[in-house]
Amino acid sequence: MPELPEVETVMRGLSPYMQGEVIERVILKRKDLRIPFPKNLSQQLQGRRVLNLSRRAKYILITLDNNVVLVVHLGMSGRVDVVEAEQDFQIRKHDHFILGLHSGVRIIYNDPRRFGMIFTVDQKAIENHKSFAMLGPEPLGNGFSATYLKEKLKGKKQSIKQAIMDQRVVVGVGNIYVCEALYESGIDPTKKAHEVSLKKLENLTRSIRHVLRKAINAGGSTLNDYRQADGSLGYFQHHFKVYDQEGTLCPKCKKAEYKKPCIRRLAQSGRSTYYCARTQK
DNA sequence: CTCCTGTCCTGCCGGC
DNA sequence: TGCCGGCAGGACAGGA
Repeated sequence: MPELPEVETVMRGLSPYMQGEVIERVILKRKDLRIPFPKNLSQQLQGRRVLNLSRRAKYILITLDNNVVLVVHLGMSGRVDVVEAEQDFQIRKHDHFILGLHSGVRIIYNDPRRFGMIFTVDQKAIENHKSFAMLGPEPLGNGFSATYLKEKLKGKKQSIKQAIMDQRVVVGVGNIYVCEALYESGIDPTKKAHEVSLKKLENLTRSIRHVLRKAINAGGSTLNDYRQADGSLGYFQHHFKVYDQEGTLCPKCKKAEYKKPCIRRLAQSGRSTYYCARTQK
């Protein structure tokens, strides 16, 4: 589920609970998620103070006072719950990893499908770690532009949709937001990446930034509402213009007073693509 | 190299 | 009601 906006929202939500706190207890309910937990994970974390939280691509980075970075990836179904000191707490199904903080707060990683990852990396070596070395630029950062994309996509015969989801091209954009950004910028998702004009790539980069920023803003407010209910971070419902809207009328066509449902679904490399058959060329 | 397919795992939803 | 197939937002290995 989580793409950049969800990961960013979870990271921001965790920050006030974790920053400056000492990790007193580490509970591992199994020995792996998608990959094994590091053998000495508990020893690396126990007694350490959290310096800060940040995000790179879809990874949450928790930097500790021993030069270790705890890396958390939510995979498809990962979520993080915060249980306050005075709240009841019992381990539920699919709770795999729990941090007990000095404040009494518990941080709980829950992941039914276990496609997520939790590992540690030396802070100084993080750029060389295999999960990070090949990553493209952050879409909301300075390294991401139409000219960058044009160069990067040169000679790429795969579809523009698949190219944008490739984390080596640009990070953080998954199946949902690529559909939304291609829709907003009016680009056919099946178009070959190298055939998309610079002009269209300008629109696309703008749309990618726009849909991600909008989702982050929505996540922030939804998160507050949701947290009051049960302390969950990471699962919140956005409204999408085309994603999961097969057979309905998209906002552009609605505005143009077209009546015929325009949103279609197709499979690209086994993933669903939603798009407007009338406006995306 | 690039590109595509299959795979990890559980839950849920729709159809029969 | 129960069973079954298909599908799910990520990342990576392996093969063509």
